[in-house]
Amino acid sequence: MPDSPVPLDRQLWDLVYAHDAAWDRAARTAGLSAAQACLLDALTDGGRSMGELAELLLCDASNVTQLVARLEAGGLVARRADADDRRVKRVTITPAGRRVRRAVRRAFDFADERLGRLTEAERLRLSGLLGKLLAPPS
Amino acid sequence: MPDSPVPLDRQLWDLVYAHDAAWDRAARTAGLSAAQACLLDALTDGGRSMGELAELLLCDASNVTQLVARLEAGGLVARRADADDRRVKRVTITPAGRRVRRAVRRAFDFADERLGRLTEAERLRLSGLLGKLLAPPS
DNA sequence: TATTGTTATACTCTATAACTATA
DNA sequence: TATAGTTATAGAGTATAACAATA
Repeated sequence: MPDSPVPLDRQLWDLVYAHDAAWDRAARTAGLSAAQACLLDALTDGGRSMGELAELLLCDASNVTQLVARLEAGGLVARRADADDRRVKRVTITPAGRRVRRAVRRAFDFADERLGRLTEAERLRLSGLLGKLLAPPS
Repeated sequence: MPDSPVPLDRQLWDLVYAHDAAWDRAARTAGLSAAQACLLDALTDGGRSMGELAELLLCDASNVTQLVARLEAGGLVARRADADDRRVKRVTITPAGRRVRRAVRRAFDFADERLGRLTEAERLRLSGLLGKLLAPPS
């Protein structure tokens, strides 16, 4: 007899958990929390303001202050006042921060290891289906 | 010109976030944290021991003690010593807990609202693809 | 006055270590 | 002795409200 099929929403839960857990593990192997790794991952070459980071990370600005403070204490990011608008602080990644970020991204093998199992055609199909799931509610 | 395609792993991140955020919102509308809602969601009619809950929720037993304490303070669960092995505590859901749990599940509209957009054929395809992604690493 | 960011504070989640009660 | 659970404690993530500096 066939195995009872796993309901689709249960599969989605499992996917969410697997993806999340892979990121958490990757962050921890580099000595970061998942949230700190997200912040580091969100930095661009020009740096980002605290407000931009709050928006990207979908959290309060006061939270960003704390996350940045911890990363700064570890020497992974630097904070300096913007030249044009001195209210704005720009957060930039340090050379040490780049090394750690590379390590996190390399350790986050979900995309490589799991997505690598799909053929190109399957990827396209998955992409189309995810697009429908992610479309904003009508 | 076509929109530049969204990378598949970015789509996955978005899905993870959307799914997670939907659960978080559902829990909060019922006055619970996401973790508390997960615990409530994991309870069965016969109740579960603290240890079982720790295993299901993938966290330490001391954490379960705190989560249960908060839910118990709100009258949503009850804790009683097991008759056979008095070291074991069985956590059961109260009538009020059932009402709250129903509210959370109803508010968690992800499955209904997002998955409802797919045709049966698309669901089957998605299920197959998720199965490949979720298969344990070879 | 409005905006950017910080500080003070509080709550929750989470884990570790030491402890109690029971087996 | 071993197991189930609790307590004490600590660190991190998160938010709200009050505040400082700058525009």
